[in-house]
Amino acid sequence: MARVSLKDLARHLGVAEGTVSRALNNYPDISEATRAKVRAAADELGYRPNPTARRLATGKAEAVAYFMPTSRSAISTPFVSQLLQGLGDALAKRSWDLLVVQPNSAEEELETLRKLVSSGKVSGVVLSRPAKVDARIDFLRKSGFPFIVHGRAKDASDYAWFDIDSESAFVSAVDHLCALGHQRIGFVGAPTYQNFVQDRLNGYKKGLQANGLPYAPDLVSVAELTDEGGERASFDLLSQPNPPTALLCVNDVQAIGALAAIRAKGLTPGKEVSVIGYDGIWMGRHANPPLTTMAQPQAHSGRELGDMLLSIIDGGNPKDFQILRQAEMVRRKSDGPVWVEQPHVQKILGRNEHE
Amino acid sequence: MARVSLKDLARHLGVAEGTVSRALNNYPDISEATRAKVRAAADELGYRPNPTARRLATGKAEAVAYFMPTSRSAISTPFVSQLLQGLGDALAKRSWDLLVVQPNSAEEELETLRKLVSSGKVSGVVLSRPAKVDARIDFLRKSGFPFIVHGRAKDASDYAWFDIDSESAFVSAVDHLCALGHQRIGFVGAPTYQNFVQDRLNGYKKGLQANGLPYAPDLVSVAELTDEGGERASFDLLSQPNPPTALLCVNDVQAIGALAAIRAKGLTPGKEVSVIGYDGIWMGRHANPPLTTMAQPQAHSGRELGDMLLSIIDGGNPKDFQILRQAEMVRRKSDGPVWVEQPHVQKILGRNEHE
DNA sequence: CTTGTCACCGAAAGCGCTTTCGGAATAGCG
DNA sequence: CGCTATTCCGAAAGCGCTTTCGGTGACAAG
Repeated sequence: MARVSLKDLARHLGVAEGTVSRALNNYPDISEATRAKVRAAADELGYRPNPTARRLATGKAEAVAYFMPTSRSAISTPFVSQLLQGLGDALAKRSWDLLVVQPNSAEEELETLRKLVSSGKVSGVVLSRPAKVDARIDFLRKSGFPFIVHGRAKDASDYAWFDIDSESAFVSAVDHLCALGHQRIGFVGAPTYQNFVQDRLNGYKKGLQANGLPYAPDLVSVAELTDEGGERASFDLLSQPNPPTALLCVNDVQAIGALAAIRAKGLTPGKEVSVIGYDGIWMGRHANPPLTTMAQPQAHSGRELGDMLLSIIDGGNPKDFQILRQAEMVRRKSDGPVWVEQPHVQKILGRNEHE
Repeated sequence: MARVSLKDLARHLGVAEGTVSRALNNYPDISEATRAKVRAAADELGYRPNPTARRLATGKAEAVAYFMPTSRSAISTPFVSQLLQGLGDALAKRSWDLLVVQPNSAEEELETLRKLVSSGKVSGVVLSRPAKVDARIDFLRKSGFPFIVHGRAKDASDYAWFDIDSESAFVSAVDHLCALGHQRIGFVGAPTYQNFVQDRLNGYKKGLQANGLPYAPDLVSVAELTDEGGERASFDLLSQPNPPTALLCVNDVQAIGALAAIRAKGLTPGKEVSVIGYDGIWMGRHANPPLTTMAQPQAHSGRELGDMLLSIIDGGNPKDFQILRQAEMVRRKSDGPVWVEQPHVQKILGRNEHE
């Protein structure tokens, strides 16, 4: 079971170590004959190069890191698992390694990243959930170190990213609600240092404008990105003298909280008050009522992120790697025509479930 | 910004490289005076040893791997994120690295693991979701390579693991249902190659026995570990001539499917039919109705796994590291007294919500 | 003053690979 | 057949660290 080293292999073949190395690495100055011989012996003896030694000699890390988002929101982020899986797939093609690194705290975030970059342990980094202006991105951009972001910061012009166009998703959501007759649409959101929150808020505003509705600051409420947060924010909105008839939520988790708030108000979500979420989390369909949402396609985002990062490490221009995907509405039971007392009005505006 | 190497530092100090190295690594044969000098110079120049070179020289990987479970179930496993975070915390104390590796397919699982172990990239492995008899564990056990398992295989005597006692959790769940008057308790489960499924089924059986109830094979239904799976299995159970009055589900995801099945049958979950899940996933409280479940304490499982693995790598005996935690019932609205037509019976047996 | 004993450090040999450089053998050319 | 151009491989120098080994100087003991 003892590992066979390059030296062993060379001795076994009666050639120099360098020759074996070059043969295995497809150098042009090795004859086909010996290359074949070396290859044969290599997998006969089960030779596997020592990655550490290789890394030291070449100076290449053959690994990338996923930089964990600091969990400001208590919700454990289930998307991480999928993302890692995709990244792993992408890296597997070169048999590179995937490191997971996380800062001890939000304050040490930058320091951790700096250390990581200068450690030489990895040749690229992927970041998640950028802040509106994100120190990590600034640092990486300046340093010239290869990286890619899952999401976008406010200024996303000159680096690589993969994102879902949540802004236009929210525009469509507003359109949809307006088409159902809603005039007072609330936005339950979160602090906007996370850029995706800002994006969605922008979409909300644009949507209102496009439909000739005024933007009323008292219709947007801010809370944590949790179910309780969504519930609280929604409850506040609904407690106003002239409450909204529909709630657009920054994500599904909050939307599910919103449903609870509506019920707590003695109203029926999907009837008296519509709610639309964003994300397309699995649980949405089991909410009460099943949640209408803007679902983001994130099946292969990890894979795509990985491929892009590899291309950048290979020398590609980061600006050439910016992908924006569209979300898609999956309509369930939490939205409906604006509520009026006369029941016949409801028959005018249809509802359907497609999934 | 150029990295300063040990050589640079040595030259700067006018001493030999070896001296610097030993000083920094607290060798006893270095005087306090020069040790201090070296340390000072080191962090003045911002010296950070090159981990790759260090690994090569010492032969120690200073890293462990989390071996991803192959996703047989489509549900992305949200616990992975938490677990990685905990592992990362544990490793951070030594500033070791955390690798995530995944096999390309279930078939290549063993081969991937074998390669990982022999690559020298890591000095320990953590596994998740063992099968009843798990080839990965057998291999690792034989090889003597340090590892720890999140969960247990059937025979868990001679290796390290961290698990939740789901068997006794299911016993308690049965007890609970019996106390509510249920006599026909269904088990909605999954194929038992995953050992935790077997454990829970065992708990179910033991619970029945303890309560003097017969084990009826037609009351257990097997399906995938998804919501649809749970729904299908539950629907089948409820379609029997003499259907169960309560459903015990192997996990919360299936339980949520069970709720849907009950509603599809025109019945009210928590009233006509009780259901209890297992896991304590966050979404349970927003199910319709809120799900009663056996919640497992997994807050720091990653951390504990990491610490244990490190101890084993340090030479500890794996058998000394076996931790079994207890799950705890969190009662919500999906369970209740067995349904009978006379309403007064229900008042006898109480219900409450504590969370 | 000599010898032995430590405390301390320099020198050097790796760790297992890559990669440059130069030289021997062969081929191509007139 | 002599000379240059190729082809192919061996030798050796790293990569940046660790660790053993041996040696120097100081100091105590005799």
